Amino acid sequence: MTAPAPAPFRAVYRAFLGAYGPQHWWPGDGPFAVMVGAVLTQNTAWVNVERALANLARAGCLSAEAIVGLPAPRLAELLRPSGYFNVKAGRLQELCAWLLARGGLAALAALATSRLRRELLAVKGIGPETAADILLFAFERPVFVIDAYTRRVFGRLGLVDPGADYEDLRRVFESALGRRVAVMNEYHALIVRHGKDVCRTRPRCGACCLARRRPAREG
DNA sequence: TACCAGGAGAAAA
DNA sequence: TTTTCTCATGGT
Repeated sequence: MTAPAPAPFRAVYRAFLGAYGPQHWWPGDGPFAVMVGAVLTQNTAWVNVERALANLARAGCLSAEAIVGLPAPRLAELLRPSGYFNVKAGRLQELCAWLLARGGLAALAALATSRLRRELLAVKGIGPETAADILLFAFERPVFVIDAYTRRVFGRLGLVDPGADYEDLRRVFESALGRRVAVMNEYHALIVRHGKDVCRTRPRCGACCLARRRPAREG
């Protein structure tokens, strides 16, 4: 896939930031809580993830050691509000077991991004989007997160093929935005915000009206 | 009542 | 290799 011009991607970013302001995703939660949240938010509304995170915190189980040490049914019970609780209990324990086996967060932070990404993807339950979430928001690596909103919004804008391979889409955004972690962080959050506020409630919103110079016509 | 949410893996075709 | 199914709670 040839790299498109970066200007439209930057224009959309400016438009969304102007419309919605900074989204403050995962501010100051710490890398471990971000990793846990990245698993719990799989196909789940964030408000429900927060309930499960609060359960873990109340139970004193917001650490890799505690999560690995919990019986799976007990962990699942704490995760219940986030949905898919049996599945996520297993995934969380896999992730935490890997984290401990690799020597903890500091050891992982010393790895090159490509290596860290490969290892994350080898953990059962960590797919490309969750790995990207963890790399960007927990380890502050310049890895763009592609999700369903990204495909929908930028597909409507005609900037990408919404059915394109995940890696191809990721490279398109990364080449357009440069290696700026703060921009990638904010951009992903803004895309989600726009997708929720506009594209979902107004399926024919005019191909993401905020990003267009002129309103798109219906049809 | 039906649909959606900050996906991923297994099974089936 | 690609598509479909399953996992599940909570809000709208």
